[in-house]
Amino acid sequence: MTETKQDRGALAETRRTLPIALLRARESVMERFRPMLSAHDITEQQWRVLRVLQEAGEADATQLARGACILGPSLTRILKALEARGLVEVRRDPGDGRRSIIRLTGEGTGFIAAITPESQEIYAGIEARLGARRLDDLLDGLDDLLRLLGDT
Amino acid sequence: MTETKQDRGALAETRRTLPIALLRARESVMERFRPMLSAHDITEQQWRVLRVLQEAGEADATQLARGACILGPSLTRILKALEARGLVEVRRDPGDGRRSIIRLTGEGTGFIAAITPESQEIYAGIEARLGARRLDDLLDGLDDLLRLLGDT
DNA sequence: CTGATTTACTTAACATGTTAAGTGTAACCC
DNA sequence: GGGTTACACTTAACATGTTAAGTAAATCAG
Repeated sequence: MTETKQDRGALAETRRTLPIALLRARESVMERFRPMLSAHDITEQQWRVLRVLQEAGEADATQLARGACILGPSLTRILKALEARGLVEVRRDPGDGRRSIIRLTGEGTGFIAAITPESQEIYAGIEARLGARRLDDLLDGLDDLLRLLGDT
Repeated sequence: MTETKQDRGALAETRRTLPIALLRARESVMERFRPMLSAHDITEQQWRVLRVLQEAGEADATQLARGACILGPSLTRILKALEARGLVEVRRDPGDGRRSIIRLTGEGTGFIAAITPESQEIYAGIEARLGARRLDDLLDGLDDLLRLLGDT
């Protein structure tokens, strides 16, 4: 009988494993966003921070790190860069001196507004290739994964 | 009427966008592998390189970079580290002096063999939580994404 | 055969990922 | 209130991501 699955004792074919499949999928998506991001002289991670801030209104560093999927030390550096550029504003939480509260400046809000149309267009292009149904199913599958692996 | 989709002119909710959803999904998967990798004092990327080499037998740097989803400059550094550790062997292609040919040493093969059982166990744990069906569907969806976005 | 181009990889420079250790503030305990 | 513990970052150190420039070998044009 033909062995349709992997051999016992061997690892699965690399392209058919979650870590690599997720990485390659993400690469193929980001390829389409990178030209736009670099044209606006902003990194992928900085953009994520701005997007989360826009969505949250304001947030402390911990919330921001979770939302943008960035570790604390990276966030510290990113916020310095964004603050130096005048896109965000960082202040101490008056009620808890350990906490930083971050929010977009007016300039930051304008920056996002200027990029949003291009971003939407790129995303629409991806959706057009995949089809709305397939895209939704994929997002659902990723959501399930997160939920079932206990994304504490 | 209630607005179930996004507002026109606004970006989608961050957790419901491919770049962030893929990133978060991958993070939740890698969380489970990292303790094992760090216990063997190897990075995620180094492990990918070794796995691809095992699968390919031998490869030049370009093939290896593509297979492991690593950019050239990173690969140069990673190969230096793996070679210094005696896990891989790099030699010039006798037929084309520009090309490097990389393969596992005996020690490298042994190293992989030693880790494989743990890796399989972790992957089995993930599959158990997701269910084989859902995992397969997800991998198919990711594969479709890659194909439809033209992963040249 | 020679000069221009292409290919394969390497270096360099800066941003981020990742872990461990450090700093300052808040909460808890007695 | 003083000491301990927990929390929220921040620094430090090293590995990788990412782009641009550099180097050397192969290929191509004429």
